[in-house]
Amino acid sequence: MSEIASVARSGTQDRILAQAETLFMVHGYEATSLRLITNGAGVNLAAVNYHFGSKEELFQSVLTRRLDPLNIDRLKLLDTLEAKYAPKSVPLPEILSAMFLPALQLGRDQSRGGKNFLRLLGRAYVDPAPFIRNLLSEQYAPMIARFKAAFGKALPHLSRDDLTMRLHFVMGAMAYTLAGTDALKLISTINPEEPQDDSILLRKLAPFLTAGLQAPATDSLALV
Amino acid sequence: MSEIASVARSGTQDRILAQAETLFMVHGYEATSLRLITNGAGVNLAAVNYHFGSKEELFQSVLTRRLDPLNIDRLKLLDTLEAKYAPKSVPLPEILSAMFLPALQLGRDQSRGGKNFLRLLGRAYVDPAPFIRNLLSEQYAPMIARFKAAFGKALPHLSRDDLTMRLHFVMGAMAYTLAGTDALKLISTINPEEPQDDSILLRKLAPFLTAGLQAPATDSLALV
DNA sequence: CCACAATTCATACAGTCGTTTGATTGAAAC
DNA sequence: GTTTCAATCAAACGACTGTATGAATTGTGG
Repeated sequence: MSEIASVARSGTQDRILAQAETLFMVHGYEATSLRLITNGAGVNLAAVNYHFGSKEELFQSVLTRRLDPLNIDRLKLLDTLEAKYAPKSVPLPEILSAMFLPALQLGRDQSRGGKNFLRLLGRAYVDPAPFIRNLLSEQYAPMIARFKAAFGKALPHLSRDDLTMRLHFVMGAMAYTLAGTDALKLISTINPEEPQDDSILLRKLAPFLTAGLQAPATDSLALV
Repeated sequence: MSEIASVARSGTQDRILAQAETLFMVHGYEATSLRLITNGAGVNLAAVNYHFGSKEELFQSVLTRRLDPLNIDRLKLLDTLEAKYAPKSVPLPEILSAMFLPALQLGRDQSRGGKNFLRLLGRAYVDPAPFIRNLLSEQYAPMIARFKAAFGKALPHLSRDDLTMRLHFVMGAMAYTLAGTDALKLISTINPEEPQDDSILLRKLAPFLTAGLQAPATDSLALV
């Protein structure tokens, strides 16, 4: 009770979360100091430890407040699809859409974090800090397991190991796409003054991944 | 002259480079302190600034001493392939092999950095630090441009923008594969006590990317 | 053997880090 | 109107950061 009331009473926690989300996204976890966050949010330095306990717990709050609803949306969509096609397997593009569409919607909805959070998520996914890796595996594990089962059903010709690896590639391409708008400049000749709509990237990613997942399981570099 | 002599005379620089390579890989750039490096290398703290100038320049040295030869190997291989197939385009799997085979060889050659360096490279590729991004784009730009041209020739049905995006996905899947052996545990049921040969991952990646690159250019999620 | 230059060393610098403390504020609760 | 407690505040904590300094040491060319 007191918790809900206190959140409603004061905007301090939300201001911290918003500022932390942006700064963690831009500079990464290690390079973002609490003073940078609290100054930007216009709150006292001690507010972070008072409201969240520690910097790590703040990061966890930043991540889970967006990620939990996102993964719930994904699983709901997958539930619907599996009910629709049962007992047959859900077609591959539709499984992928269950992963991407909720992320796309979140990316367009500033009130749920928008592009900022998507980029933060992509970077968190490759951050070396152990507590971030543990955090993500706890957050992602149930969703991944469900999707892995669905992918496996749609791709029966793949061995268990091949399926695991290909999902790894899928997650990688996705995380990298989410994380690196600036990395795109590396291979792009597109005018950087006219920034790409991030949703285009995600929409273009689906056909790429669909084809990759459906590839024959041969080991084309066995010659090495 | 004095530079070459000094490198040969003392193992200090090499000990620093080796230790820095490992620690940057494990903890990332920001979370790795110079004291951690110098203690692990058994050298004095001031040795880093004396030999390399600064922490950033040390990181640059760690990266380029491996990356420069790697990219040279890749471009040599591409040269050979283009000469072999000219004036026709090099087949897609062979272009990919020109990117992967040198990395695979490096990953197996401990004297050139081995798996440690591949993981470091993958993580550097998604590090938010601006100087690392600049460093990589300078190091990668010429190679990427050459490969982009080769890919474009092999995939004439793709628009310039589609090609750019798909290369972005290729780089992402590759960087992520290189960086995250531990991330694999997230979706893997493979016994972690018996670690995968990293080269398997890279070999499995090629068919996946080949199929993805060859996918039709339709926008399968236009319904959103 | 000596002189010179390269390297290593212990130590200190000026900051920044995440976290803690104890006082002060403000607004409900009785 | 007083009690009560959550919230905010300035200030400081000890530990750690990258870097700089000047002396001590080392190895080498004359």
